[in-house]
Amino acid sequence: MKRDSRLSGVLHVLLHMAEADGPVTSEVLAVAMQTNAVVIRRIMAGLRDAGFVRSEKGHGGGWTFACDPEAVTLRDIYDALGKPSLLAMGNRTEAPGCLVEQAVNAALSDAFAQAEALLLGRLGEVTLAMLSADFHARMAARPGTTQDHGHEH
Amino acid sequence: MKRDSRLSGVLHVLLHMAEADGPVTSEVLAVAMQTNAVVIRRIMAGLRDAGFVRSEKGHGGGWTFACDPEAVTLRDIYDALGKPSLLAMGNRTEAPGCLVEQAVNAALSDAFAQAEALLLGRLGEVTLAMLSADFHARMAARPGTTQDHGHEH
DNA sequence: GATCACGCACTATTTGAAGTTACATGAAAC
DNA sequence: GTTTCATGTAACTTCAAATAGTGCGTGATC
Repeated sequence: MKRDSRLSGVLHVLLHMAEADGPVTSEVLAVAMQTNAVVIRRIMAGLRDAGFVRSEKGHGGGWTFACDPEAVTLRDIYDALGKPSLLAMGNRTEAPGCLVEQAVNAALSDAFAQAEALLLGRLGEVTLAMLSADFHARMAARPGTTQDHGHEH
Repeated sequence: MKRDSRLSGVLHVLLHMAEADGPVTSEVLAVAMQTNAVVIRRIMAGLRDAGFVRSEKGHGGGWTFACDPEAVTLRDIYDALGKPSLLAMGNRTEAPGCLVEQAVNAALSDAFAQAEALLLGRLGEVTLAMLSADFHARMAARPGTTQDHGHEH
């Protein structure tokens, strides 16, 4: 089962933007993420609609931050991505009337729901500012790194 | 992102077997699960290797229980399936040397690990016997149902 | 020895994500 | 104003992973 790395990816993009002075184009972000500009636009659309970032057209355009990093949590970002399913396993639903299936699903759903709630809670405790601070700490700890992002893409 | 229903499915199969007197063939289970006999054999292979079920060839052959339902938990079944990933989201690993990526991954990995641990703990608390008891309770509560499995596949 | 059932390797199909192209819209530069 | 740059979207095209299916081998029962 393949894992979705959109959340991870979008956070990567956001940290990039946070470091930049002005707007960053989809093209530039795409290179950093080793993907296509259209993919970046697609993934950012939700964040734009949610008001976390802004996009500008034309010369000098691109993506800019539009929120207070202290106030936005990873949970908010997750929501803006469309709340993709967190769990890789789910219930069978092919025989809803089957009592065996009902018994199985009841047992699993409980555990699944609890794990999901825990995960969402944790995501809600981490702000973008904390992530950014962690990144800066790592950069400071790394010898011989200058003012760039420490990237080796 | 599509969800894996193997655990749910295999539990369904096990409850079926628990109700049956003698061996149940892959063919019969496949019909109940609306799938192919080979799929059943594949999914059961892990359980057989783990010693939870036994398979017999030839006339009157098929699958039989080989464990104490009181002693086997959903966690054990999960393990026997090869411990497929529980979470639908994962870390990006395309730029392992990137400090931004490291910061992001560190933040997410923590939360992911906790949720996974919680889920595994819950699965470890439920035995096959409990599942079976729940099924019987549901059947008793259903009016007009006889001794069959209450299936409407 | 004929039939039945599992075991396994191999092939085929499906499905969903990711990448690409194409074109429209809007903003700044010239 | 027209040229250039950048986003917004809608197709369309790969591409890879998961699932399903086929064929044949092995062993057990009738």
